[in-house]
Amino acid sequence: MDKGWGLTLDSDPASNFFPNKTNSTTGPFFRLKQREMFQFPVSLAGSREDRRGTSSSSSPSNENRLAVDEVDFFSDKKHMVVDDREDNKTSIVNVKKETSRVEAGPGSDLDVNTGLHLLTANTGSDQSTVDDGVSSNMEDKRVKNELAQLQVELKRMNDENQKLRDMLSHVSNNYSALQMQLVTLMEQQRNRLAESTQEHEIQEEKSEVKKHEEIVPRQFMDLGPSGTVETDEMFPSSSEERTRSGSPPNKLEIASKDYIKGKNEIPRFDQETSSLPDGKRIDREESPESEGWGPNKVQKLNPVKSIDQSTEATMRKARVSVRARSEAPMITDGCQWRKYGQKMAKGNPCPRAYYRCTMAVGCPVRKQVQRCAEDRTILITTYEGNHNHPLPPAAIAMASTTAAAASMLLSGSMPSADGIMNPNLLARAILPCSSNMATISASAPFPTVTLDLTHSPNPLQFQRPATQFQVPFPGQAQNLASVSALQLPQVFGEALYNQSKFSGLQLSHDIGPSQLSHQISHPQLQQPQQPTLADTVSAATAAITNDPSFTAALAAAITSIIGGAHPNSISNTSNNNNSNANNTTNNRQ
DNA sequence: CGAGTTTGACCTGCGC
DNA sequence: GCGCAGGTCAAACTCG
Repeated sequence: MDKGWGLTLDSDPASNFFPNKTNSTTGPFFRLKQREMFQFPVSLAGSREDRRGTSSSSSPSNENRLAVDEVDFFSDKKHMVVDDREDNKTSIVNVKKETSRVEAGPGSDLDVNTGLHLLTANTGSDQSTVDDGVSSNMEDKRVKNELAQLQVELKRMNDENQKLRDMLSHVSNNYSALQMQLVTLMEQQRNRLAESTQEHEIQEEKSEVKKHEEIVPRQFMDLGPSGTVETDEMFPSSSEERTRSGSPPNKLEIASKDYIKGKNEIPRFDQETSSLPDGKRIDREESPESEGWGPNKVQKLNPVKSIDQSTEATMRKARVSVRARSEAPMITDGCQWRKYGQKMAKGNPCPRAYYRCTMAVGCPVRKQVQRCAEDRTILITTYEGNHNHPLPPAAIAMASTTAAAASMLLSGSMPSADGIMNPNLLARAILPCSSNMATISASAPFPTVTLDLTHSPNPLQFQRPATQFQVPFPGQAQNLASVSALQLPQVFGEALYNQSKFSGLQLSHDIGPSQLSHQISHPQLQQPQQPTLADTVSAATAAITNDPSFTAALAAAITSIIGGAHPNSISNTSNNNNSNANNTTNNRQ
C-alpha cells in the first residue's frame, strides 16, 4: 500500500503532494485545494462516478473504506467526496462520515488499528445481527469473519490503489501534450497581439530575401521557452501554413518540422557546412546555437535588429532551475548533453558545468549543473530553452515541465514594461500551493523559476523502484524506456483538462488533436487524445493556477526524473560527467 | 579516428 | 572606462 501510488510513494500522499503542508490539514485553504486536487483525476479516469457511488453507497464495505484512515489518501478522498458533493447530498455524506467516526471512537482518525476497528464497526450491520448471543464460538467466528472482511477490504483497497495508479498514469500521458499546447497557445496569443502592430513589418521583411537569409539561421535559436512576434517574421511560410491550418503551429513544431524535412528552410546551414573542410569545425559552425545562443553573435550576424530581439533574448533566457537532493552528478532527464564548459561560480566552491543538448543539431537547450554551496547534496540544474526536436519518452517529463514553468514565467513577465511581473505572484501562479517549492528570482539576470524539491518530506522516498523511475537515455535499449516517465506528465495534462472542464471555462477549438500531435512531434506521445485538446490558454492556465495537484505533478515529475539519476542508473554520459560535477578540482576562476 | 571532455582564453553585460 | 563575473569558444586532450 505504501507504494501504491506509483508517483507518490508512501503512505502519506497528501504530504507528498503537498510537501510543505503543515500538520494541520484542516485549514480552509488546504482543504479547498485538496478537494480540487482530487477532483479532476478522479473524474477523469471515469472512476469518479465510481468513487462517488462508493462514498454515497449504502454498502457497508464502502463506508468502511472511507472510514479507514490507513492512508491519508483515502482520508483525503473522504474529504473530497464530502466537499465534492456540496449539493443537497452533502448532508447525507456528512452524516455517514460522522457516524463512522463515532463508531470508530476517539482517535480513530490517526490510528490505523482504529481504522481497522472502525472497519469492523462499520460492518456493523452484519454484526448487529450476528452478535446477538455472546459466545466464544460466535466470537471466534466474528473475528474470523472480521479478518476475512479485512482481507477483502485490503484487497479492494489495493485494487483501488492500482486503479488510481492507472488513472494517474493515464492522466500523465497527456500532461506533456497539454504543456506543449499551453506553451504554444501562449505564444500564439502573444503573436496575435503583436501581429496587428507589426504585420506591415513582416511584409517588408518578407520582401527582403537577403535579410531572410540572415534571419533564417536563427530559427533554431529562437526556440525559447516562449515565442515572440518573430515567429511570424522568422517563418513566413510557416505563417501561411498556420493560416491555412487555422491554428498556428508553435516554434517547436516548426523547428521540428524543418528539422525533419532535412532543414529545407535552413539551407544556409548546409551551405556553411559544405564550405568548411574541417568536419569538427563544421559541427560547431553548423550548430545554430553557436551562432544563436549568444545574443551577441546574433547581433553580429543579424545587425538588423528589431525591438523584438531584446524581448526575444529575455524569453530565451528564461530559466527553470530545479533544486533536488541527488548524489548523482547530473539528473538523468532523458536527453543527451554535451559539456561545453565549466566554470567556478562566485561564492560556490563547486564548479558549474555547462551542457548543451546534443540530441539534435541545433537544439538550443542548455543546462547548467551545479551543487549547492550550502548543501552539496543538493543538485541545482538550470534549464534554458526548449528542445526543437522530438523527445524520447524519458525526456518528455522534464522538458515539458521546464517548458511549462518557463512559459508560465514568461507569459507573466513578457509584455510588462519592466520585463518582470510580481515574482511572488508568478511563483504562486506556477505553483500555487507550494510557495516553498517554486520561487521566482527577480534579482537574477534572467527570469528564473526555481523548483525546490529539497523540501519534500523525504526526497529519497520519491525514488521509485528503478524499473519505474529510471529515465534512460535514448541511446539505451528501448525496452528500458520508462513508461512512467512518459506517462507521468500526461497525467497532469488530463488533469488540467478536467480541471478546466469543471471550472466551466470556455474552450476554444484552436487546437485539435492532430495539431497537438504535430506539436509533440514524438510518435509515442500520440496516444489516444481526448477532446481535451481543445482547451484554451485560459482554461489551462486557470487549471494550473487553481490546481495544487499541478504543483505536486510538477514536483513528482521532476522528482521521478531525479530519482532516475540514481548512481546505479546513470548513463554513460552521466558517468562521464561524474568526474566533472563532483571531482573537478582544477577549475578555473 | 570520432566523440566527448578539459580548460585557458575570450567575449559580453553590468555595476561602480 | 575599468574590473568583475558569467558564459562561451575552441584547441588540446582523453577515451573507446
